[in-house]
Amino acid sequence: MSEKIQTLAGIDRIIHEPARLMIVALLAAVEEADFQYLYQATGLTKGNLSVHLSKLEGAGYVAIEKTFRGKYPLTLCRLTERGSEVFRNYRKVMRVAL
Amino acid sequence: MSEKIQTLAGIDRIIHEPARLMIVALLAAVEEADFQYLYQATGLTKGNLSVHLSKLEGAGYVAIEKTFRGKYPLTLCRLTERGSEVFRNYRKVMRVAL
DNA sequence: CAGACTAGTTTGTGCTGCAAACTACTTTTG
DNA sequence: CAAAAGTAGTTTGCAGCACAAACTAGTCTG
Repeated sequence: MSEKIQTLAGIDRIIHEPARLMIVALLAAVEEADFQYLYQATGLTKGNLSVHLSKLEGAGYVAIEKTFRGKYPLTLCRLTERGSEVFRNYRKVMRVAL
Repeated sequence: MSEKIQTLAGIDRIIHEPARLMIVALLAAVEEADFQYLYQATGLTKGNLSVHLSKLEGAGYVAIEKTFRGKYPLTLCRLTERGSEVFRNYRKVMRVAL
């Protein structure tokens, strides 16, 4: 048991952050979502959502596609293969350690 | 489902931190442990362990009793009632949201 | 054409986790 | 018995991060 606890020490900080955990959990469920959906579903400010999405993109966990819905910008997000893999592993660590 | 996700936003940052999560999970299992046991079980440096224990004590989650084992200082730690309550709730949030 | 709205991004600040350095005491060893 | 090594932690300095507020850029409305 004491060894399993230490798996927590190596946990992925990128997805461990609650704001990003929300984003990743949502994307894991829907597989594609726009900025506005995530904005409402998470309750984050636009600023934070933007920053966290960039960080997830930088880590290669989320793919972001910028396009248009009519005249307005539309930001589409989905988990990458690597992203869902890391999330699966995160859940496993949490289930085992807690 | 989207509403449950938002419970993550309000998660307790004190115990969410991996190092402290290890400490709290260990204490929840044994109910009383000394510094050395936690030092080995967590793999943290003494410095970090000391700081995290102080933070947990400051939050009222852990009670720390300083005494002696023979000539050497002995630091005993255990979860407070509040500490185990918060930990129970943390686990519940994690189970539900993920 | 001025003000309000949509859809985000950038910036500044303050907090916090981490390891290394340090304190204080005890035991061993030459 | 003095110096070195060990025990048991605490303090400190810095680097990184999350957060909200301010800002950008374009669009609609009266």
